[in-house]
Amino acid sequence: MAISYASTAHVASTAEEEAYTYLQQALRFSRYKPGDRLIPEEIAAEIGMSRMPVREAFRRLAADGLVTLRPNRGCVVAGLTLDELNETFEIRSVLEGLAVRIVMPRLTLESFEELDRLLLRMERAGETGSSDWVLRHQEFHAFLYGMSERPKLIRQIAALHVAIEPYMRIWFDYVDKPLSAREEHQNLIDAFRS
Amino acid sequence: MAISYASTAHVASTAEEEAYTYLQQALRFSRYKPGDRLIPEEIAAEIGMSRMPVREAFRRLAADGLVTLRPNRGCVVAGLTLDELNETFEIRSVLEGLAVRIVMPRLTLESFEELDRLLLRMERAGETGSSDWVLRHQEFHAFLYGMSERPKLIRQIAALHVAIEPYMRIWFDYVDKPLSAREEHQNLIDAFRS
DNA sequence: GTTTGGATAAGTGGATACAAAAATCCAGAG
DNA sequence: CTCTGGATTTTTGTATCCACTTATCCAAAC
Repeated sequence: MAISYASTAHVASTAEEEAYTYLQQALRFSRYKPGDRLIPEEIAAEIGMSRMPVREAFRRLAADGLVTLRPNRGCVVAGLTLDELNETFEIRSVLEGLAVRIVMPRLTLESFEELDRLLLRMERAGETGSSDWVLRHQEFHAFLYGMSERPKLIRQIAALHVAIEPYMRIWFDYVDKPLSAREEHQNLIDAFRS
Repeated sequence: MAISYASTAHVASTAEEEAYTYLQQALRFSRYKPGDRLIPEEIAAEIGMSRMPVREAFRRLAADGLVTLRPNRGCVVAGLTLDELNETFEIRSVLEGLAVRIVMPRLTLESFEELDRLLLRMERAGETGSSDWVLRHQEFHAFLYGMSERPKLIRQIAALHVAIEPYMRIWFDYVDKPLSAREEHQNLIDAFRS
């Protein structure tokens, strides 16, 4: 599994890992469209390896739900239907709810400051229009949930974020209004304070 | 991912699938102990195939958290520390809570009857001492959550169940008192009724 | 007796080769 | 012109092979 929450491009010690991060990145940025078929040979050629490690990367991506793998039928980019998107948000909601409950009593003054800082950065990133708002948004959540010391929980939330990321970008570019989101997050922090 | 909730041993159309179900079964029944190293060649020989499909099965198992995979260091059976076990229960709890909330309004008279029937079967299985109580327990949950029509949610809960299963068996054999669990489940159903 | 270092064995990762399955294409029938 | 069936091509799945990493073991030094 091992999804790095932010896009810290750490060096791949193995070809499979390289293929995995390469493809994950590509999928997160919607370089492929849902339904597209991923041909191992092509991808292998792109990053200079044989198709074997690419196949193994496919398995991990399938586990993350980013891709669908059917016997003898190859690897297909997995889009989310509206129902699936809603379901994912439902799940994310309860998992983040749990994380927040765990983190809440641990919040110190310094962490509040850091959260404010991250929120500000997120807001500024939002104004530049580009979707690196998504990156800041994930940084914010990474910091917040990181304090929970619940590795599995964090991993699952991160996986959901990655799956949702392409749709976040669409949403962002479409309505270009992360202000409501800003308020939401701010309210969250304010709620913590009391 | 594709974890079959109960142990419906459907025919494997591919060697990788066979290796996966074989190993998952073995892990669920604690045929290997945490920390054991799984050697591809050995397992491949056991089920009559080469190492390659086994390797790929390893990746899926790793994604399920049943196994740990480190570069150049092979595949190790992943036990859960007490902390991890608690964390898993926490996560399971909120996910099942969500599932229950979704299912609740959909419960019909027939489904109550079915739940009662499953609960009875579970109870009886518990008396035979053997840990196929676990199987009945999962059947119960599978039926209940199945009505939610939330495939991803169901899959995640199922994955957690599989990860916990060995510890459930230990717990069962150790305290041989699924009666409290019986009451708990019964209370749940009763709560639904009103 | 313990530690260190290095030879040797075991195991892993990846590439290539081959077999089987699926997809594609094309010709002929209707 | 469309449909059907079969040959051809493409792609997938698995096995085998080789290079490289890691683990094991044993002997010499301390």
